Amino acid sequence: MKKNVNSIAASAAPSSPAAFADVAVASIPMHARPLVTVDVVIWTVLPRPHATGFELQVLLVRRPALEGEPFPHAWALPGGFVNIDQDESLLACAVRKLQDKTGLQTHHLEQLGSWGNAHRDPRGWSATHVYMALIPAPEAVDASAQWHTLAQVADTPLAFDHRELLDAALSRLRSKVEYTSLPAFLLPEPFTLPQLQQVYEAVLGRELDKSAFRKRMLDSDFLQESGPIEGTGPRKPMSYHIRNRTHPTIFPRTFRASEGGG
Amino acid sequence: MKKNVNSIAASAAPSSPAAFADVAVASIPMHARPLVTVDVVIWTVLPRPHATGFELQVLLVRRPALEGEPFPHAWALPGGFVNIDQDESLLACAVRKLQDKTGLQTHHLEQLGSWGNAHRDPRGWSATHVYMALIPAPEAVDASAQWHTLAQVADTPLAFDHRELLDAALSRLRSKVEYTSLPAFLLPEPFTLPQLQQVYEAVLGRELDKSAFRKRMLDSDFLQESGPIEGTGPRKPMSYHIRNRTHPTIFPRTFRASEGGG
DNA sequence: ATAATAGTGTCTTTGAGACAATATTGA
DNA sequence: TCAATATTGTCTCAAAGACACTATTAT
Repeated sequence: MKKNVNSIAASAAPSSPAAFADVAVASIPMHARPLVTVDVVIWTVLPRPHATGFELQVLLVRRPALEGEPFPHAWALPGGFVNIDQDESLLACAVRKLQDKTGLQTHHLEQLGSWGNAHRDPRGWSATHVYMALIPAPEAVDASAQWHTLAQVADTPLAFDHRELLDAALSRLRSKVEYTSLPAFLLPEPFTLPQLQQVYEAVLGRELDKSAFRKRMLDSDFLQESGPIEGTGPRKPMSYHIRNRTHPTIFPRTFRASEGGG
Repeated sequence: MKKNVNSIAASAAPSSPAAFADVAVASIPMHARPLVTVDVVIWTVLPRPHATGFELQVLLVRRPALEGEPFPHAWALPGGFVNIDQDESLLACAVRKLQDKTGLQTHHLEQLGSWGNAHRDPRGWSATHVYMALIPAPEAVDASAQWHTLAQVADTPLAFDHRELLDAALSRLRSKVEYTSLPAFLLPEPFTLPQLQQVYEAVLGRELDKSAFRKRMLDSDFLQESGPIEGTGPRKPMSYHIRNRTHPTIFPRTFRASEGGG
């Protein structure tokens, strides 16, 4: 006869003291619980130095070098343990970490997924909940944090499995950029269509056709005109605001649909 | 001065005994850890009784009615606590639960995301990692489990926040069905194109154009002919196998791209 | 032959890609 | 006027939608 999955725990041999919950309830597992953390992949774009266009950047923090801390001094994604006394939910925990590092509150934040196994943290079985944030570059970031380009991060060892988490975030970002207005969340408003196209190109790592790009953006009606603005050349471009910041717009096709790509 | 997020835990007031990890490490949080569970949304299709076509079904299990168990006797998604002695990873835990309930091992299983907050489980702060499986209807399922149609589940109270998890899974499933070959994983092989179209229609809840459907399926080349087979009418339809079961095929456009939909 | 299901062909539509042409404005 | 950027227009193409048409086979 099969056991009910919810009581398997109770039949396992206790491997550590049982009294680690505030309330003793029969159905709570007797064995040790995983470590639970939240990590946030924070993206922005910064102007490319000595050149035109933008460059995609990710925010990393230095791991502390204290006794017992794994990966001392290594670069890592901002994150840390869920504090069940302080954090009402996983999302609230991610919002708190974003706020801690960037001072920003109300920007695009979505969950990427969770990674959990016995080996990713030397301190024990650990599960992390990964969120991805898209923000306009803030004036300053926390002293422990620093923006990194993809080229820089490729040359940098990262703590834990954060390389894998970052790769997954980049993959998700690029995939969504093919058919949504997400990159608009990386720019301060108002912005121009040439700027927005440069952001798309920075994220995708390839150039886009100007005419097709403008048709897509304007036809989908997610932008609101905000008057001419100073551009990078003599002719003043139109500037735009995002009509609805709560959700990105979904376009009916991907770029380069004919070449396939997920 | 801002605290490092990874040591916030150490500065919080301990609310329960500290010695609940096998190894005492300075950087491990002193407060209680969340409960960690895995839930699996298992989808299949079954022939519609007294009618043509298929109906989408989700597998639910009865909650135990033991002392201290929340939501006694309610229907719930299959799942339970992660056992760090038994489960190497979250995915392995989901595979185990799928195997327990259906006897199936090697089918499409993807992570949906995680849900965690202070209130979803009366036993304490809890985070669940939700997976979604697509399987051909098995001969039999575990005695505690039962298939439910969407109509049935709409009339059924579900344990915890499982209604929300199920809604998210349905939403993800429908969204992916618009542009991938995922529904093929719901049928036993070999199957016919009319059958596959009926599955698409069952999941999407609307009819599709036969000609456009067949063009899409055959042009994308993810099916391999497997000889004529007995169909539901006098003319014998061609049957097909899936060329590559490891990944669904991604189509270049969604169905009804012009109507937008996410 | 007929009915019922399986499968194909043709025309239209939508929206992207290529790329040329036009518009604006400071120097 | 010229250079540099911004914006628009035209033609092509891929793939979906509508819907009519042909093919196969048990009765």
